Amino acid sequence: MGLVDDERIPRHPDVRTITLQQVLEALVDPVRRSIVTQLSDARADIKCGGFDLRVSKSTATHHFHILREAGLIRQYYVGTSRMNTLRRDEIDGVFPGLVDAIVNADRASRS
Amino acid sequence: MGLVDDERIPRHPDVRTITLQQVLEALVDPVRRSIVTQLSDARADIKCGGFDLRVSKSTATHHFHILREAGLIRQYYVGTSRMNTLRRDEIDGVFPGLVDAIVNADRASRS
DNA sequence: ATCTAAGTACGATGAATGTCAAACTTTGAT
DNA sequence: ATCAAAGTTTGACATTCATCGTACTTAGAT
Repeated sequence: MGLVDDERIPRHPDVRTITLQQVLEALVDPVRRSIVTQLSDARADIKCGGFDLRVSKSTATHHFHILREAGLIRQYYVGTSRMNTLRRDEIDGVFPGLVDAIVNADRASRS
Repeated sequence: MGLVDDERIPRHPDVRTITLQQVLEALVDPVRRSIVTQLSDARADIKCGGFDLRVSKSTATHHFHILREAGLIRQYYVGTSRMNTLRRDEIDGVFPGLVDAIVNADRASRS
């Protein structure tokens, strides 16, 4: 019935523990940067399978894992789907303008 | 006599050929990020040996090479010393706010 | 009760990367 | 003419990383 599942929520790092090193390591990968950019462009949250990615499912899982550990995205289950949100405001509080600059540069690079 | 040597100038990429991917690959390394931050904080250009780095000379050379290839720094010789400048304005033109956000975040991360 | 869709977990693998030491080059000073 | 300082080059090495296929789990639909 499309209800949110609280049991299988993976661990998310507190905002205060987010490091620049991890954020950059996350965003240096084109696939992960694409995920963040697509999230930034979207109005609603996106499930893992809803992204335009050119990698296998297991590889995609790997990338989402790294993005979550870096503190860039928040994940929650809805049925069998895992939804993704960009933690933009939280990261902006720690590293002002960082995500914005990278996302903008990424968008520009793809055109 | 401390004159600038034009002969041994290494190749620098044109601004238009600078890619986000290369810039991020350059700045994801802590040593290279430290170089850029020190350059950003300094008033004058800095020679390779003038940075506070905790790596060997050959490793430092490697890092400067990558920063130059990425288009982040400009290098020129003065005697036996290789001077380094940050190509801030040029990169700002291509990726607005990117260097600033990363340098600011890096400074904050070190304190 | 089955079956399918959506992800995850687990190796395995091949490529890239940061590091250093040693030998070399070049410039400026003695 | 020698010597030292500043970087570079090369080669080696260990580590990390992105990728995939296969097997597995879980939830919802039939």
